[in-house]
Amino acid sequence: MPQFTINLDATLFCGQSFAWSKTGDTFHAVLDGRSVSFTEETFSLIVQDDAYLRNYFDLDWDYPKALACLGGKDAHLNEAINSFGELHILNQNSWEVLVSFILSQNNNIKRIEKMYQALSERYGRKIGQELYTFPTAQEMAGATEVELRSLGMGFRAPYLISALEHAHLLDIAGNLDYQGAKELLMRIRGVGNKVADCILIFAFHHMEAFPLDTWMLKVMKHWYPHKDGSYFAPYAALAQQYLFHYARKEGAFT
DNA sequence: GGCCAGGCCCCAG
DNA sequence: CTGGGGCATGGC
Repeated sequence: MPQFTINLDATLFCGQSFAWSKTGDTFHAVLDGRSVSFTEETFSLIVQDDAYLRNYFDLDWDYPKALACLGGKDAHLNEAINSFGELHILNQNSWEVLVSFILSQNNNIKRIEKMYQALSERYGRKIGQELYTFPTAQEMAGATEVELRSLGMGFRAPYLISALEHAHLLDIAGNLDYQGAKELLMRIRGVGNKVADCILIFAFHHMEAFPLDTWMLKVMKHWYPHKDGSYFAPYAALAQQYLFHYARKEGAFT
């Protein structure tokens, strides 16, 4: 059986997905309606003959090649890569990513996870004790702004309504290049430059995306003055995720 | 208890 | 095009 070198802790808890939890040494999530759980030891067995999971975990992309390129650029990237090993970019359900990163704006990760769970319990399907699927756009179709506000979505409620009205754009965006897809996604209210870039990475694997949140603005200011995402080409998205996670975990700039 | 959070919209200059 | 206020809510 092939052994994979993916760092599961870094990959699942670096802020690209809000679906995962870990109890003891068991990772767990509900992915596209299906409960998935494993440990470090059982991961290889679980994904071995599962095309969906192999794609979800991005197991066939050439990480060693990309990391050799990025690691040779400078000390900050080199340290982040040495610290995390292979942090993979997940290939997630695009509707889930769209909703998740609408929720993310002016918010903190703990509360994003709670809001994600609130949507699952209200609009998703119950598939076990305390276990719910994340709702599809079809399942959320009847939601109203008042209802979403009562669930604690706050000022993001009307953005979620707009996302529901434009959910069909995701199918089109999936077949476009980076720029074309970005322009399409930004027609949704509440999807600006940064949220669009997150969707383009975490749902559509566009490596030229380079989202600048509050943490990455600090990273660029202190570590990469006078540089921008093009410095990390053609792996800007991957570099961004390493630096974002590294800066947060190390408590840099605080 | 005030500041901040994986921002965006809107409006003024 | 750029800058700054407002926005819901809760974590810390």
